[in-house]
Amino acid sequence: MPAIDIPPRYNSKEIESKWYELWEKSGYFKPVVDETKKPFVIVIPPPNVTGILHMGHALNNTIQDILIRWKRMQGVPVLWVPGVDHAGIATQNVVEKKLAKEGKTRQQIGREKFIESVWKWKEEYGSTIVRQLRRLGSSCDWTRERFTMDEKLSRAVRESFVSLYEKDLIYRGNYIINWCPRCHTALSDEEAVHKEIQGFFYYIKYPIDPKTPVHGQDHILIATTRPETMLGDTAVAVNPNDERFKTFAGKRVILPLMNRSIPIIQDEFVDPEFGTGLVKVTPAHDPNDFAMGNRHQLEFVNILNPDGTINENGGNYRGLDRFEARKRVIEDLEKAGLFVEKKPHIHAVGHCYRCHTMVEPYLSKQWFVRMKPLAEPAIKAAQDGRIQFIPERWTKVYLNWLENIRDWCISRQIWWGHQIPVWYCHECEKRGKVPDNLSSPNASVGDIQTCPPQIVGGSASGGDSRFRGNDSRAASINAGIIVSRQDPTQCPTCGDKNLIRDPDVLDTWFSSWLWPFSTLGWPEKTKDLQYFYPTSTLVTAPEIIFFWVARMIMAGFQFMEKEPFDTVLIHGTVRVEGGQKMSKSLGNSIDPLEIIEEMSADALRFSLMMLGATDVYLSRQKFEQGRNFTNKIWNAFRFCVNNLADFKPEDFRPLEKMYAKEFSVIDKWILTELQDAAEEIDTHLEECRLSEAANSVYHFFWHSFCDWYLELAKPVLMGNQTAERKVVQNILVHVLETSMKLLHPFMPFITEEVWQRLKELIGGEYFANETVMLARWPFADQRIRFEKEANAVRLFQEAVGGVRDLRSRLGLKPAEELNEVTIVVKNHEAEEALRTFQKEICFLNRIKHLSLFQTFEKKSGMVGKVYSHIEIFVSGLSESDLKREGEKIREKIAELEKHIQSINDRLGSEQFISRAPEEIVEKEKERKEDFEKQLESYRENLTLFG
RNA sequence: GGGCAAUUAGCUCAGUUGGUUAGAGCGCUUCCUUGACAUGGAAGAGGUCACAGGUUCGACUCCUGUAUUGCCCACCA
Repeated sequence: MPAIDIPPRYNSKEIESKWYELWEKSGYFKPVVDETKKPFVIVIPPPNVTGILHMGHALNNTIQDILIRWKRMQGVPVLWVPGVDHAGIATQNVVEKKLAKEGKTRQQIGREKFIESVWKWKEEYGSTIVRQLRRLGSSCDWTRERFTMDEKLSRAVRESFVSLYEKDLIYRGNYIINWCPRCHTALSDEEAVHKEIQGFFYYIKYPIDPKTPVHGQDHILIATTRPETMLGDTAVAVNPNDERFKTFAGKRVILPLMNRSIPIIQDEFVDPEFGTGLVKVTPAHDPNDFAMGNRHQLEFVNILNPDGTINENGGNYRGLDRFEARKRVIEDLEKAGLFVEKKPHIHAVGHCYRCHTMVEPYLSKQWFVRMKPLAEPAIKAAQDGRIQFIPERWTKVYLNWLENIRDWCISRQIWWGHQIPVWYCHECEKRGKVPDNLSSPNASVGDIQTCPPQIVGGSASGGDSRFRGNDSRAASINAGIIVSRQDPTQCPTCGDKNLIRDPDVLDTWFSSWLWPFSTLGWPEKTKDLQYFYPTSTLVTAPEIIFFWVARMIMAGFQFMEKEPFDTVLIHGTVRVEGGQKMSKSLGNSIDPLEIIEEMSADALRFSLMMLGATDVYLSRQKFEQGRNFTNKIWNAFRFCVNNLADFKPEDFRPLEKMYAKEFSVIDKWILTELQDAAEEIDTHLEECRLSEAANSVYHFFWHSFCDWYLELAKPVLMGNQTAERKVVQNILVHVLETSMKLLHPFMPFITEEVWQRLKELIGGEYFANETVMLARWPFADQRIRFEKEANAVRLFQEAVGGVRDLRSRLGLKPAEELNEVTIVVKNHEAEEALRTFQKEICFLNRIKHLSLFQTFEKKSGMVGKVYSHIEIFVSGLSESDLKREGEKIREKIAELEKHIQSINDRLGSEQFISRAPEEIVEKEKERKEDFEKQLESYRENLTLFG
């Protein structure tokens, strides 16, 4: 054989980079398109361009890579589309921070320069995560890598916006949205995460307006959690059915500090049981109050600047931060004798999902997507199973969200992102033709969220009153508004060329919801789009079902008229031991790249898969399992190669072409185990149970192949029997090769290394492929499966274990021989089975003489182990060992008696006999017989132990 | 406040449509540096399947309730 020098240690670093480069260079990651076959396609959940690989990515991408590699080996055309998300707010924050270090702000350098510097930043740091995904072994088709801000994907964004507008599914209007005072932008409902905080209920007196006196009352008492918002109060509300406040209806109060007279209105919304039963109404800063404001035609007074400070509508508090203002308002009320008390109160408050700042409900002019029509097909698809969630329970979560869906605020007041493709004509504006609330001319009137309010004071778009106006759906609705696929040069209404583009950009998710088809070329009808859409499986974490998964499904139906994938595989969240979520900000993260450095990418991947399908609880130690396994694989391989020194390529014969009689029982057993493993792994992968699949292959390789087969192969390999030896060598090659294929999706690097070295050794048609990546996925081959042998081997393993236990009780050193062992077998099958293993039993236990009998004259003091079908006799056991064994037999007897009793009860029951299926009754009878035989044999043996 | 899920060995979890004596990995105990591997090998210990009812010939598995925990959603000021 060719001299192959196998290093004693597996050097992951060299090997991993060597193979990855070769794979990529050779184009193995690119799909082999075959029009006759349905492809398997995954689009990557695009990581943020600011991202660095964390354990969540590692888990997510390992799963995707396993599925992709498995399908690829099955000969399915596969495509894994990689890419990166521009992550609007997150990226803008990062670059702004960098500018701040240089003493600059984005406002100083201006929009154009700022965007330039973001692109520059992207060029410099943006490919980090993409490099790291390669380190992990991800077999993405990098030639199809996409970025959500690419020219083509931007076109897709623009197309989708315009077409939705044309279908009246996009509108603009003044509504209460979530405003982040730190990021200076609107957020969608999903981007405002509710957190419970410990706050206070402040009780405040509002004096009755002397002009509308109420008998016997000079004030009312209201309760609020946000006292500073009172500066924008335009009413106080009571429930019309609340007897206590009947006399207040139609009266007015003086708003303290502002000295404004405001009405007391009646509204069903008010809950008489809650607070004082009287509610201050701040239509510009609370969604409920906003609705009340509309119902009662109240004034909408905005008191906040975009940065969270009080604006000119807040009187003396102008310029103060919202929390400072809260303090001052309370102080001043106290001075005025109008503050009563504060009580602790826990309530949920929205926080910005990017910077964790408390958000403000804020009235401003924003763009929205009308979601109800989009949700309908997405709901149906999940209900009738065209889209399946794994685990299934996520379907409910998904449906529940879609069924209660609210319109999606998509405009963001930041600079990094896709700028909204809307222009306003200056001339038309001046003539007051541009309304506040815009939607397409063919809009059906009345289905907009609520009526448009009258604004007083500044709004989000910079305090402009330019668009103040009333409804919308007048005939001239679209005068001066250009929503266009191409940049317009003049106003189609008046021809004026002074056009102003809407300064806002779109929500980041407005580009990612197009991902499954925009990456394939949409809106162009590309070949890729036709062949690869819809994709197959989406692999992601539960956190983004609403942000991304649900919206992709809606977009898929809207723009492609087809669901974007049929399976959504939701994996767990990565946590540290103890249950905390693993995150950089908590400082508890384990860097996957460190694990790759220290232990190898294969170890990282395999460890993650072995941890199970739920949330994974990690510690550094947990990765040792994967590392140990790579070590095991490497050493088993070394052992095999060392014993193949005299094996010539022409000695190799594919096993299915060998005769069954050439194999020993052990050979047949390991081959059967291998077929079982192949079948199990395949079934598990088919059902997306990756950790089960990993377990199967782990168990087969380690415990069946290494622990038993290789141990038993040793005497054969050391012996002189050439024919036997050749058979075993063939099996070694076959099992190794097959195992490497089965393991490859999980551990791509080490399996490639081992496989390539075997190929070098054997060559020939068996290793016709250039890489294990493209080798044929193993199937359970019935020709080399031998069911009968499995039971025999189990008995044999029991016998070996029993003798080993006795050896240790006799205190024998490993090298010492055991003189005389007698095994009594209880039936013919057992005898037959053990007789074939006589040599092996002796070898594994260093037994000089082994006798097998069906009956045996027992001598006292010569008993060791008693099992259900065999007894093992040795001499020289100590009193206490015998006693111990006797105890165990008594326990066993008690257990058997219990089982027999319960079976007797069952068999004695009329109902069981008449109602249980016959086969079950038969089975029970068999079990009973079996138990009784065992019981008899144990009882018989008990006499030997005194 | 609403919804979803979980509760099986010291820990993390399997248990595939209700029917063998409930499994795995890690950890633990004892022994072993035997020539692939101490990142290893062998032999062990360890569970009344959260609790209470119910359905059934039969329940870890199905139903109801209770308890505990976790997650998600939510415009009662």
